[in-house]
Amino acid sequence: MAVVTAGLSIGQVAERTGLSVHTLRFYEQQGVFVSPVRRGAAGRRVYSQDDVDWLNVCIILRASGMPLPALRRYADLVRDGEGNEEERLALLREHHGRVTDQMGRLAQCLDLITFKVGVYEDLLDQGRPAAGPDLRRPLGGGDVPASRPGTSA
Amino acid sequence: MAVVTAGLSIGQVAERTGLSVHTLRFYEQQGVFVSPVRRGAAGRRVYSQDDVDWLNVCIILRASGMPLPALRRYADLVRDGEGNEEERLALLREHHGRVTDQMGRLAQCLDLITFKVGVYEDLLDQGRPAAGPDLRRPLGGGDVPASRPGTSA
DNA sequence: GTAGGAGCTGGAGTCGGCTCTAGGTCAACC
DNA sequence: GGTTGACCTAGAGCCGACTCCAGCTCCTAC
Repeated sequence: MAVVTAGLSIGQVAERTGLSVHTLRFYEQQGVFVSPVRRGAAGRRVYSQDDVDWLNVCIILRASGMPLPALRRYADLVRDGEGNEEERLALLREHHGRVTDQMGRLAQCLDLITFKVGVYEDLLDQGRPAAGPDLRRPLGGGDVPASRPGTSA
Repeated sequence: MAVVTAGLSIGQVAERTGLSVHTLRFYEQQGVFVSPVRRGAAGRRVYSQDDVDWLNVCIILRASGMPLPALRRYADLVRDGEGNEEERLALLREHHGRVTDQMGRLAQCLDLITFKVGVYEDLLDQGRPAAGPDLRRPLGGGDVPASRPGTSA
């Protein structure tokens, strides 16, 4: 743990973050880094462990749906240093709320999917039993190829 | 409940699904509907309640991250009628797994975000106490503007 | 001294999923 | 009979987030 790595190449950072070198350059260009990435010989990027730590935070935030502009905003605040902690907190709380909402929505979706899986399992287990009435709930059912009641005929 | 709606215009369907008319036409073009959308006078689309029901399923599946091609595949299977229930089940199970995974990932992300929110709350509550040591965990911390240990100097 | 590999830049391309535009039909109302 | 409003088609455009390309510079090793 906590290997003292003093100066990582873009390739090394790509390897240990799972991001591509393209993405690393792209993120830099998008202002996602807290401090400008240092340059070494021949203008090559030199990353610190702090950069990697920050990237790992970014990866989590991205994975939870935070858009790059918000990430940049957060990086801006951190870069500006002390005094804007309320704003950072607000940003994080807002994101927290969005993620919570998203999880709620996903849980609902999962309910339907689970239900449908159950319907098909029953249907296959028991050589299709009640493949009509019971299945025609608002969102639950074994998906019939559309009976087309059409013009009330 | 269960209003007997025999023939809905695209505008009505848009209204009651929350999808835009653009999206409805787009979905049709993408083969997302189980049966071809009927046409009425002057070639206008006429939707049935079944179509709306199906769209509501689609909305759930999309909201849980199912890509349009998968949705089309599912619609294809339903359209083909009986005999491919195993395949539909497989598709649903696969999606179920992906959604579950996604929820797990989101929960992890939420842990970090919750932790960070807590850190900032403490920091603001108590006029920044231990703003250094305790915060420097792999992914947990109050985000310092990078101390740049750099070349081990 | 040259081949290979990693890195650099600016800019173009891709992909998924919409979203909009242009130009037109049609029915209803004033 | 002119306007409005909802609808039609084909196709272009947009957005976010990468991803790739061309053409270049280095360094290292043979």
